[in-house]
Amino acid sequence: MGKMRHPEAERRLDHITTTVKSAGVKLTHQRLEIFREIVANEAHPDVETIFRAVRPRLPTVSLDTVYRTLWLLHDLGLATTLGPQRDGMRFDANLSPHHHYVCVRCGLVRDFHSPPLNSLRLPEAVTRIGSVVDAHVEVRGVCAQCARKVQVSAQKKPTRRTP
Amino acid sequence: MGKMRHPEAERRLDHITTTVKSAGVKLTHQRLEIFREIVANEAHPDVETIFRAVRPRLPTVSLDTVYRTLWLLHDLGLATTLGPQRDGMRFDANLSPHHHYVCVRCGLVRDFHSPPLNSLRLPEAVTRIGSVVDAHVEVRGVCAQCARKVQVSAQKKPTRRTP
DNA sequence: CTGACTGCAAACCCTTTGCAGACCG
DNA sequence: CGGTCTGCAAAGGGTTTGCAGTCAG
Repeated sequence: MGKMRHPEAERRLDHITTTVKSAGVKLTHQRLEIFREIVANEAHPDVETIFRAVRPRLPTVSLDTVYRTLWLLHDLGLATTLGPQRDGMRFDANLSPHHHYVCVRCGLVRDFHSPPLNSLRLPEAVTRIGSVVDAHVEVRGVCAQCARKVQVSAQKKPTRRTP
Repeated sequence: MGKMRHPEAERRLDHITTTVKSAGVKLTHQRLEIFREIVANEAHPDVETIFRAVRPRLPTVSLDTVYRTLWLLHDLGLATTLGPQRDGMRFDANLSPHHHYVCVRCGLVRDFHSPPLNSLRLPEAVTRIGSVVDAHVEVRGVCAQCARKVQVSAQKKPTRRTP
């Protein structure tokens, strides 16, 4: 990993370094290696895995630097978090086919229905990854309630625990 | 909430109680109320929210009972967890349109591409929930590697932290 | 009645934060 | 050189577990 064999990954790395520098953020050795790792990986490994992957090249790197670097990317709009973010675990007891709307600000998840979306044609590549138990659409956006709040508070320091 | 006004919710509650009883699991007051709450809610509230919602009817219920009840539903195949499960937070630094395959056993997330899926027609109901920043397909299944392991180990006690 | 279940509290683990020294620009 | 960044360690918050009393069947 991190060898930059794929021109696609190299292009993404360029975009990241350019954006980071033009944001007036320092491009440290640690950050560069973490960037390399995350663009080289089509899976989206959890933080611990990224940490272990860069360790050989950054023997003294700490886990919190990995977290901080990933959130930095997030704050610059260069990365998103996967799944309903933070707060707590969520369960879905709705067994019938349905889809999810996820608010990226408050983590709200709402079901919506759409028969045409219930039978999506998946590319053959998917079956090579594994079996398919379910396929649904996940829409990300800002819910009406949060949109209202944004208008009011205009802007505030994003203190990490509330993207 | 929990008033069973919707016949749909009532039907789902019936299915849950039936399945739970036929599994030889005791149907306690606490469990029943938690079931009521989760089928009555089209959003998928986090555990804390469910806890607060049932508290008026179950003044002494504890948070861990809510957790245990939700995992019970999960183990009986009556509920799924939302998003890439447990382990750690995951970030996605891929800015181009793509979709996700999530392994329900190991939490692996892999990107896949499919131009037809990049421009899905969303129902009008979605825009009433909030703005749309992104819409992608999330496929859930068991990845090839986990499928191999399952064949080997046949079955083992699901100790919670490894669904 | 009896085994399963709940509530409590402590343990666990992932994530974040405060601070002093290190380093980029 | 100065302000930012890192590493360390400790705090923080969500989730799970062990145990003794309680309750459904």
